[in-house]
Amino acid sequence: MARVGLTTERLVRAGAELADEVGFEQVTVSELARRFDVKVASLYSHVKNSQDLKTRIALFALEELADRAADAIAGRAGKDALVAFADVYRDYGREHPGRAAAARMRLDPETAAASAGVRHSQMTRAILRGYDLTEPDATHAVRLLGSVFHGYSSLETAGGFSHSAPDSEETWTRILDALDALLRNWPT
Amino acid sequence: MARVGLTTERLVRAGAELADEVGFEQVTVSELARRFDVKVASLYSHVKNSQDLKTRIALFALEELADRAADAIAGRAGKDALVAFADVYRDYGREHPGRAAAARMRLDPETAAASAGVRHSQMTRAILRGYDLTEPDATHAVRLLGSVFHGYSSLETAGGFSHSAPDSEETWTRILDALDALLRNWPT
DNA sequence: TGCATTTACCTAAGCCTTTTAGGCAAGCTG
DNA sequence: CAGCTTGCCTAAAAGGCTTAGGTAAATGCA
Repeated sequence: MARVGLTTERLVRAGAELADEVGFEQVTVSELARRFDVKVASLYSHVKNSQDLKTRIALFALEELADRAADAIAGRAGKDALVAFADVYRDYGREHPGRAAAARMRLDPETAAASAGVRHSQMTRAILRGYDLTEPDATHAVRLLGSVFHGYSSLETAGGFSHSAPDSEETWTRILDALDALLRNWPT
Repeated sequence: MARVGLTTERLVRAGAELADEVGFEQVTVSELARRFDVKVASLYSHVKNSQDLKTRIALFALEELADRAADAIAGRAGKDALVAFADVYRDYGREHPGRAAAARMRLDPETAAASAGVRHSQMTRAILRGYDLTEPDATHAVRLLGSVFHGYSSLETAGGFSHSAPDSEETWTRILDALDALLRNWPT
Protein backbone atom coordinates (compact mmCIF):
# COMPACT_ATOMS: atom_id res chain seq x y z
CA MET A 1 0.00 0.00 0.00
CA ALA A 2 2.38 2.65 -1.16
CA ARG A 3 1.01 6.09 -0.48
CA VAL A 4 0.97 8.37 -3.46
CA GLY A 5 0.53 11.57 -1.51
CA LEU A 6 -2.84 12.74 -2.75
CA THR A 7 -4.03 16.13 -1.66
CA THR A 8 -6.96 18.21 -2.76
CA GLU A 9 -4.48 20.63 -4.27
CA ARG A 10 -2.76 17.99 -6.37
CA LEU A 11 -6.06 16.56 -7.52
CA VAL A 12 -7.27 19.94 -8.63
CA ARG A 13 -4.09 20.71 -10.54
CA ALA A 14 -4.16 17.30 -12.22
CA GLY A 15 -7.86 17.84 -12.93
CA ALA A 16 -7.03 21.12 -14.62
CA GLU A 17 -4.44 19.43 -16.81
CA LEU A 18 -6.86 16.65 -17.60
CA ALA A 19 -9.44 19.24 -18.60
CA ASP A 20 -6.98 20.81 -21.02
CA GLU A 21 -6.28 17.42 -22.56
CA VAL A 22 -9.73 15.91 -22.86
CA GLY A 23 -12.11 18.79 -22.27
CA PHE A 24 -13.65 20.01 -19.04
CA GLU A 25 -16.84 18.00 -19.57
CA GLN A 26 -14.83 14.81 -19.77
CA VAL A 27 -13.08 15.31 -16.46
CA THR A 28 -14.04 12.37 -14.35
CA VAL A 29 -13.13 11.15 -10.89
CA SER A 30 -12.34 7.75 -12.36
CA GLU A 31 -9.92 9.06 -14.92
CA LEU A 32 -8.17 11.13 -12.30
CA ALA A 33 -7.82 8.07 -10.08
CA ARG A 34 -6.35 6.18 -13.01
CA ARG A 35 -3.77 8.89 -13.53
CA PHE A 36 -2.64 8.69 -9.95
CA ASP A 37 -2.76 4.92 -10.14
CA VAL A 38 -5.06 4.83 -7.20
CA LYS A 39 -8.53 3.41 -6.57
CA VAL A 40 -11.43 5.71 -7.26
CA ALA A 41 -12.77 5.66 -3.73
CA SER A 42 -9.50 7.08 -2.49
CA LEU A 43 -10.24 10.43 -4.06
CA TYR A 44 -13.32 10.85 -1.94
CA SER A 45 -11.24 11.75 1.11
CA HIS A 46 -9.93 14.79 -0.71
CA VAL A 47 -12.90 15.87 -2.73
CA LYS A 48 -16.58 15.70 -1.76
CA ASN A 49 -17.81 14.43 -5.11
CA SER A 50 -17.51 14.93 -8.82
CA GLN A 51 -19.29 18.28 -8.72
CA ASP A 52 -17.01 19.48 -5.97
CA LEU A 53 -13.97 18.51 -8.02
CA LYS A 54 -15.21 20.47 -11.01
CA THR A 55 -16.05 23.47 -8.90
CA ARG A 56 -12.56 23.45 -7.43
CA ILE A 57 -11.04 23.27 -10.89
CA ALA A 58 -13.18 26.23 -11.90
CA LEU A 59 -12.04 28.23 -8.87
CA PHE A 60 -8.44 27.32 -9.57
CA ALA A 61 -8.74 28.47 -13.17
CA LEU A 62 -10.40 31.74 -12.15
CA GLU A 63 -7.60 32.36 -9.70
CA GLU A 64 -4.84 31.58 -12.18
CA LEU A 65 -6.48 33.73 -14.82
CA ALA A 66 -6.90 36.62 -12.40
CA ASP A 67 -3.24 36.40 -11.44
CA ARG A 68 -2.18 36.58 -15.06
CA ALA A 69 -4.52 39.45 -15.71
CA ALA A 70 -3.21 41.35 -12.71
CA ASP A 71 0.34 40.91 -13.95
CA ALA A 72 -0.64 42.08 -17.39
CA ILE A 73 -2.27 45.34 -16.37
CA ALA A 74 0.33 46.33 -13.80
CA GLY A 75 1.92 49.57 -14.94
CA ARG A 76 -0.30 49.99 -17.96
CA ALA A 77 -3.21 52.28 -18.70
CA GLY A 78 -5.63 53.14 -21.46
CA LYS A 79 -5.63 51.09 -24.61
CA ASP A 80 -2.35 49.54 -23.61
CA ALA A 81 -3.97 48.08 -20.51
CA LEU A 82 -7.10 47.05 -22.37
CA VAL A 83 -5.15 45.09 -24.95
CA ALA A 84 -2.86 43.44 -22.43
CA PHE A 85 -5.83 42.48 -20.30
CA ALA A 86 -7.88 41.14 -23.19
CA ASP A 87 -4.94 39.18 -24.54
CA VAL A 88 -4.62 37.37 -21.25
CA TYR A 89 -8.14 36.01 -21.65
CA ARG A 90 -7.68 34.99 -25.22
CA ASP A 91 -4.28 33.43 -24.68
CA TYR A 92 -5.51 31.54 -21.68
CA GLY A 93 -8.35 30.09 -23.72
CA ARG A 94 -5.97 28.92 -26.38
CA GLU A 95 -3.29 27.57 -24.07
CA HIS A 96 -5.70 26.06 -21.60
CA PRO A 97 -9.04 25.38 -23.25
CA GLY A 98 -10.16 23.04 -20.50
CA ARG A 99 -9.36 25.45 -17.70
CA ALA A 100 -10.97 28.27 -19.63
CA ALA A 101 -14.13 26.19 -20.00
CA ALA A 102 -13.94 25.53 -16.27
CA ALA A 103 -13.68 29.25 -15.60
CA ARG A 104 -16.93 29.68 -17.54
CA MET A 105 -18.71 27.07 -15.45
CA ARG A 106 -21.84 28.16 -13.70
CA LEU A 107 -21.22 28.57 -9.97
CA ASP A 108 -23.84 29.00 -7.32
CA PRO A 109 -24.08 32.59 -6.07
CA GLU A 110 -22.20 32.19 -2.78
CA THR A 111 -19.35 30.29 -4.40
CA ALA A 112 -19.17 32.86 -7.17
CA ALA A 113 -19.13 35.71 -4.66
CA ALA A 114 -16.18 34.15 -2.86
CA SER A 115 -14.30 33.38 -6.07
CA ALA A 116 -11.66 35.25 -8.01
CA GLY A 117 -14.52 36.24 -10.30
CA VAL A 118 -14.79 39.30 -8.12
CA ARG A 119 -11.19 40.26 -8.92
CA HIS A 120 -11.96 39.90 -12.60
CA SER A 121 -14.70 42.47 -12.53
CA GLN A 122 -12.66 44.78 -10.33
CA MET A 123 -9.79 44.63 -12.78
CA THR A 124 -12.11 45.23 -15.70
CA ARG A 125 -13.42 48.28 -13.91
CA ALA A 126 -9.85 49.40 -13.29
CA ILE A 127 -9.17 49.24 -17.02
CA LEU A 128 -12.01 51.68 -17.53
CA ARG A 129 -10.22 54.30 -15.45
CA GLY A 130 -8.33 55.06 -18.64
CA TYR A 131 -11.60 56.06 -20.26
CA ASP A 132 -14.16 58.63 -19.29
CA LEU A 133 -17.05 56.57 -18.05
CA THR A 134 -19.25 57.31 -15.07
CA GLU A 135 -21.79 55.01 -13.46
CA PRO A 136 -23.90 53.31 -14.60
CA ASP A 137 -22.07 53.34 -17.94
CA ALA A 138 -18.94 51.87 -16.39
CA THR A 139 -20.95 48.85 -15.26
CA HIS A 140 -22.51 48.47 -18.68
CA ALA A 141 -19.06 48.57 -20.19
CA VAL A 142 -17.71 46.02 -17.71
CA ARG A 143 -20.48 43.68 -18.73
CA LEU A 144 -19.87 44.28 -22.41
CA LEU A 145 -16.17 43.53 -22.06
CA GLY A 146 -16.92 40.41 -20.04
CA SER A 147 -19.31 39.22 -22.72
CA VAL A 148 -16.85 39.82 -25.51
CA PHE A 149 -13.90 38.13 -23.80
CA HIS A 150 -16.03 35.23 -22.71
CA GLY A 151 -17.83 34.88 -26.01
CA TYR A 152 -14.84 35.29 -28.26
CA SER A 153 -12.80 32.75 -26.39
CA SER A 154 -15.54 30.19 -26.45
CA LEU A 155 -16.35 30.68 -30.14
CA GLU A 156 -12.69 30.51 -31.00
CA THR A 157 -12.23 27.31 -29.01
CA ALA A 158 -15.29 25.83 -30.70
CA GLY A 159 -13.49 26.39 -33.98
CA GLY A 160 -15.86 29.09 -35.10
CA PHE A 161 -13.25 31.25 -36.75
CA SER A 162 -10.79 28.70 -38.02
CA HIS A 163 -10.15 27.96 -41.65
CA SER A 164 -11.75 31.11 -42.94
CA ALA A 165 -10.29 34.46 -43.78
CA PRO A 166 -9.52 36.81 -42.17
CA ASP A 167 -7.69 34.88 -39.49
CA SER A 168 -8.70 35.04 -35.87
CA GLU A 169 -5.57 36.94 -34.96
CA GLU A 170 -6.47 39.87 -37.14
CA THR A 171 -10.09 39.92 -36.04
CA TRP A 172 -8.98 40.03 -32.45
CA THR A 173 -6.77 43.10 -32.89
CA ARG A 174 -9.48 44.84 -34.88
CA ILE A 175 -12.08 44.05 -32.22
CA LEU A 176 -9.80 45.54 -29.60
CA ASP A 177 -9.33 48.65 -31.74
CA ALA A 178 -13.09 48.85 -32.02
CA LEU A 179 -13.68 48.43 -28.30
CA ASP A 180 -11.08 51.06 -27.53
CA ALA A 181 -12.77 53.48 -29.91
CA LEU A 182 -16.13 52.64 -28.41
CA LEU A 183 -14.98 53.24 -24.86
CA ARG A 184 -13.50 56.59 -25.86
CA ASN A 185 -16.80 57.58 -27.47
CA TRP A 186 -19.36 55.83 -25.34
CA PRO A 187 -22.82 57.03 -26.45
CA THR A 188 -24.92 58.70 -23.79
CA MET B 1 -46.52 -3.94 -25.67
CA ALA B 2 -48.35 -0.73 -26.40
CA ARG B 3 -46.45 1.38 -28.87
CA VAL B 4 -45.84 4.92 -27.81
CA GLY B 5 -44.91 6.21 -31.23
CA LEU B 6 -41.33 7.24 -30.69
CA THR B 7 -39.59 9.04 -33.51
CA THR B 8 -36.27 10.80 -33.66
CA GLU B 9 -38.20 14.05 -34.03
CA ARG B 10 -40.25 13.52 -30.88
CA LEU B 11 -37.20 12.48 -28.91
CA VAL B 12 -35.32 15.57 -29.93
CA ARG B 13 -38.18 17.89 -29.03
CA ALA B 14 -38.64 16.18 -25.69
CA GLY B 15 -34.91 16.37 -25.19
CA ALA B 16 -35.00 20.11 -25.82
CA GLU B 17 -37.74 20.54 -23.23
CA LEU B 18 -35.83 18.38 -20.81
CA ALA B 19 -32.76 20.56 -21.37
CA ASP B 20 -34.75 23.66 -20.50
CA GLU B 21 -35.97 22.04 -17.30
CA VAL B 22 -32.83 20.42 -15.96
CA GLY B 23 -29.99 21.91 -17.99
CA PHE B 24 -28.44 20.67 -21.19
CA GLU B 25 -25.66 18.84 -19.38
CA GLN B 26 -28.19 16.82 -17.45
CA VAL B 27 -30.01 15.56 -20.51
CA THR B 28 -29.74 11.82 -20.40
CA VAL B 29 -31.03 8.96 -22.53
CA SER B 30 -32.36 7.29 -19.40
CA GLU B 31 -34.38 10.28 -18.27
CA LEU B 32 -35.84 10.67 -21.72
CA ALA B 33 -36.88 6.99 -21.72
CA ARG B 34 -38.51 7.52 -18.33
CA ARG B 35 -40.52 10.42 -19.69
CA PHE B 36 -41.87 8.33 -22.55
CA ASP B 37 -42.43 5.44 -20.14
CA VAL B 38 -40.31 3.22 -22.30
CA LYS B 39 -37.21 1.12 -21.71
CA VAL B 40 -33.89 2.83 -22.34
CA ALA B 41 -32.79 0.46 -25.08
CA SER B 42 -35.82 1.43 -27.13
CA LEU B 43 -34.39 4.85 -27.80
CA TYR B 44 -31.42 3.38 -29.57
CA SER B 45 -33.46 2.65 -32.68
CA HIS B 46 -34.12 6.36 -33.08
CA VAL B 47 -30.89 7.86 -31.90
CA LYS B 48 -27.36 6.52 -32.34
CA ASN B 49 -26.20 7.27 -28.83
CA SER B 50 -26.18 9.91 -26.15
CA GLN B 51 -23.83 12.15 -28.08
CA ASP B 52 -26.00 11.89 -31.17
CA LEU B 53 -29.04 12.89 -29.15
CA LYS B 54 -27.30 15.98 -27.81
CA THR B 55 -26.04 16.94 -31.23
CA ARG B 56 -29.55 16.68 -32.63
CA ILE B 57 -30.89 18.85 -29.83
CA ALA B 58 -28.20 21.40 -30.64
CA LEU B 59 -29.12 21.37 -34.33
CA PHE B 60 -32.79 21.71 -33.46
CA ALA B 61 -32.08 24.71 -31.25
CA LEU B 62 -29.91 26.38 -33.89
CA GLU B 63 -32.70 25.88 -36.40
CA GLU B 64 -35.40 27.24 -34.12
CA LEU B 65 -33.26 30.20 -33.17
CA ALA B 66 -32.45 30.95 -36.80
CA ASP B 67 -36.16 30.86 -37.67
CA ARG B 68 -36.96 33.33 -34.95
CA ALA B 69 -34.11 35.58 -35.98
CA ALA B 70 -35.23 35.50 -39.60
CA ASP B 71 -38.73 36.51 -38.54
CA ALA B 72 -37.37 39.31 -36.42
CA ILE B 73 -35.25 40.96 -39.07
CA ALA B 74 -37.78 40.67 -41.89
CA GLY B 75 -38.71 44.16 -43.00
CA ARG B 76 -36.29 45.90 -40.69
CA ALA B 77 -32.99 47.63 -41.28
CA GLY B 78 -30.28 49.54 -39.46
CA LYS B 79 -30.46 49.79 -35.70
CA ASP B 80 -34.02 48.55 -35.77
CA ALA B 81 -32.87 45.28 -37.30
CA LEU B 82 -29.85 45.05 -35.00
CA VAL B 83 -31.97 45.39 -31.89
CA ALA B 84 -34.66 42.98 -33.06
CA PHE B 85 -32.02 40.43 -34.01
CA ALA B 86 -30.08 40.77 -30.78
CA ASP B 87 -33.24 40.55 -28.70
CA VAL B 88 -34.06 37.22 -30.28
CA TYR B 89 -30.83 35.78 -28.94
CA ARG B 90 -31.24 37.18 -25.49
CA ASP B 91 -34.88 36.23 -25.20
CA TYR B 92 -34.20 32.73 -26.42
CA GLY B 93 -31.55 32.33 -23.77
CA ARG B 94 -33.92 33.40 -21.06
CA GLU B 95 -36.95 31.45 -22.27
CA HIS B 96 -35.01 28.36 -23.21
CA PRO B 97 -31.76 28.22 -21.28
CA GLY B 98 -31.25 24.53 -22.04
CA ARG B 99 -31.75 24.91 -25.76
CA ALA B 100 -29.56 27.99 -25.78
CA ALA B 101 -26.81 26.02 -24.07
CA ALA B 102 -27.32 23.31 -26.67
CA ALA B 103 -26.94 25.89 -29.43
CA ARG B 104 -23.57 26.80 -27.92
CA MET B 105 -22.42 23.20 -27.95
CA ARG B 106 -19.22 22.46 -29.80
CA LEU B 107 -19.98 20.67 -33.06
CA ASP B 108 -17.48 18.96 -35.28
CA PRO B 109 -16.65 20.99 -38.39
CA GLU B 110 -18.77 19.06 -40.93
CA THR B 111 -21.82 19.04 -38.68
CA ALA B 112 -21.39 22.73 -38.00
CA ALA B 113 -21.04 23.48 -41.70
CA ALA B 114 -24.34 21.70 -42.41
CA SER B 115 -26.14 23.34 -39.50
CA ALA B 116 -28.27 26.44 -39.21
CA GLY B 117 -25.18 28.08 -37.80
CA VAL B 118 -24.47 29.13 -41.35
CA ARG B 119 -27.79 30.98 -41.51
CA HIS B 120 -26.89 32.75 -38.29
CA SER B 121 -23.76 34.26 -39.71
CA GLN B 122 -25.48 35.12 -42.98
CA MET B 123 -28.19 36.96 -41.09
CA THR B 124 -25.64 38.76 -38.96
CA ARG B 125 -23.91 39.87 -42.13
CA ALA B 126 -27.26 40.99 -43.51
CA ILE B 127 -27.75 43.20 -40.46
CA LEU B 128 -24.52 44.93 -41.35
CA ARG B 129 -25.92 46.04 -44.67
CA GLY B 130 -27.47 48.87 -42.70
CA TYR B 131 -23.98 50.05 -41.80
CA ASP B 132 -21.08 51.06 -43.96
CA LEU B 133 -18.67 48.21 -43.56
CA THR B 134 -16.56 46.63 -46.24
CA GLU B 135 -14.56 43.43 -46.03
CA PRO B 136 -12.71 42.41 -43.97
CA ASP B 137 -14.31 44.74 -41.44
CA ALA B 138 -17.73 43.21 -41.97
CA THR B 139 -16.34 39.83 -40.96
CA HIS B 140 -14.66 41.30 -37.91
CA ALA B 141 -17.97 42.87 -36.96
CA VAL B 142 -19.88 39.63 -37.50
CA ARG B 143 -17.49 37.92 -35.13
CA LEU B 144 -17.79 40.69 -32.58
CA LEU B 145 -21.57 40.54 -32.62
CA GLY B 146 -21.50 36.76 -32.33
CA SER B 147 -19.20 37.00 -29.35
CA VAL B 148 -21.35 39.57 -27.61
CA PHE B 149 -24.64 37.72 -28.13
CA HIS B 150 -23.11 34.43 -27.18
CA GLY B 151 -21.22 35.80 -24.22
CA TYR B 152 -23.95 38.00 -22.82
CA SER B 153 -26.51 35.24 -22.93
CA SER B 154 -24.27 32.80 -21.20
CA LEU B 155 -23.17 35.23 -18.50
CA GLU B 156 -26.75 36.25 -17.90
CA THR B 157 -27.88 32.64 -17.62
CA ALA B 158 -25.03 31.96 -15.23
CA GLY B 159 -26.51 34.65 -13.03
CA GLY B 160 -23.63 37.02 -13.60
CA PHE B 161 -25.73 40.16 -13.70
CA SER B 162 -28.49 39.36 -11.30
CA HIS B 163 -28.98 41.01 -7.98
CA SER B 164 -26.83 43.99 -8.74
CA ALA B 165 -27.67 47.38 -10.16
CA PRO B 166 -28.13 48.39 -12.89
CA ASP B 167 -30.39 45.61 -13.99
CA SER B 168 -29.58 43.42 -16.93
CA GLU B 169 -32.40 44.90 -18.98
CA GLU B 170 -30.86 48.33 -18.92
CA THR B 171 -27.36 47.09 -19.63
CA TRP B 172 -28.66 45.22 -22.63
CA THR B 173 -30.25 48.27 -24.24
CA ARG B 174 -27.15 50.34 -23.52
CA ILE B 175 -24.92 47.70 -25.03
CA LEU B 176 -27.05 47.71 -28.17
CA ASP B 177 -26.84 51.50 -28.32
CA ALA B 178 -23.09 51.16 -27.99
CA LEU B 179 -22.81 48.50 -30.69
CA ASP B 180 -24.96 50.57 -33.03
CA ALA B 181 -22.72 53.58 -32.46
CA LEU B 182 -19.65 51.46 -32.96
CA LEU B 183 -20.89 50.01 -36.24
CA ARG B 184 -21.71 53.49 -37.49
CA ASN B 185 -18.21 54.64 -36.62
CA TRP B 186 -16.10 51.57 -37.14
CA PRO B 187 -12.43 52.57 -36.78
CA THR B 188 -10.26 51.89 -39.78
C1' DT C 1 -59.20 -10.73 -45.59
C1' DG C 2 -55.17 -13.26 -44.58
C1' DC C 3 -50.25 -13.73 -44.92
C1' DA C 4 -45.54 -11.77 -45.08
C1' DT C 5 -42.60 -8.19 -43.95
C1' DT C 6 -41.13 -4.53 -41.38
C1' DT C 7 -40.24 -2.33 -37.18
C1' DA C 8 -41.24 -0.55 -32.48
C1' DC C 9 -40.32 -1.89 -28.25
C1' DC C 10 -38.70 -5.53 -25.11
C1' DT C 11 -35.34 -8.54 -22.09
C1' DA C 12 -30.82 -9.56 -20.92
C1' DA C 13 -26.33 -8.59 -20.11
C1' DG C 14 -21.82 -6.13 -19.92
C1' DC C 15 -19.32 -2.17 -18.94
C1' DC C 16 -18.32 2.30 -16.84
C1' DT C 17 -18.85 6.09 -13.41
C1' DT C 18 -20.35 7.60 -8.90
C1' DT C 19 -20.74 7.23 -4.13
C1' DT C 20 -20.85 5.18 0.64
C1' DA C 21 -19.27 2.05 4.41
C1' DG C 22 -15.96 -0.07 6.71
C1' DG C 23 -10.95 -1.98 7.19
C1' DC C 24 -5.85 -2.04 7.41
C1' DA C 25 -1.39 -0.30 7.63
C1' DA C 26 1.83 3.82 7.00
C1' DG C 27 3.68 7.42 9.16
C1' DC C 28 3.61 11.18 12.45
C1' DT C 29 3.33 12.35 17.68
C1' DG C 30 4.95 11.67 22.00
C1' DC D 1 8.27 2.04 20.37
C1' DA D 2 3.11 2.64 21.41
C1' DG D 3 -0.78 4.90 19.77
C1' DC D 4 -3.34 7.77 16.90
C1' DT D 5 -4.47 9.77 12.66
C1' DT D 6 -5.40 9.17 8.05
C1' DG D 7 -4.29 7.74 3.36
C1' DC D 8 -5.53 4.30 0.58
C1' DC D 9 -7.86 -0.07 0.26
C1' DT D 10 -11.92 -3.66 -0.75
C1' DA D 11 -16.72 -4.30 -1.32
C1' DA D 12 -20.98 -3.23 -2.91
C1' DA D 13 -24.99 -0.70 -4.53
C1' DA D 14 -27.08 2.28 -7.79
C1' DG D 15 -27.47 4.41 -12.13
C1' DG D 16 -26.16 5.60 -17.05
C1' DC D 17 -24.67 3.77 -21.72
C1' DT D 18 -24.72 0.46 -25.20
C1' DT D 19 -25.24 -3.95 -27.92
C1' DA D 20 -27.48 -8.40 -29.24
C1' DG D 21 -31.23 -10.76 -30.09
C1' DG D 22 -36.37 -11.64 -29.49
C1' DT D 23 -41.60 -10.80 -29.82
C1' DA D 24 -45.56 -8.65 -31.22
C1' DA D 25 -47.76 -4.74 -33.41
C1' DA D 26 -48.31 -2.29 -37.63
C1' DT D 27 -48.06 -2.16 -42.57
C1' DG D 28 -48.39 -3.77 -47.19
C1' DC D 29 -49.63 -6.75 -50.65
C1' DA D 30 -52.26 -10.77 -52.70
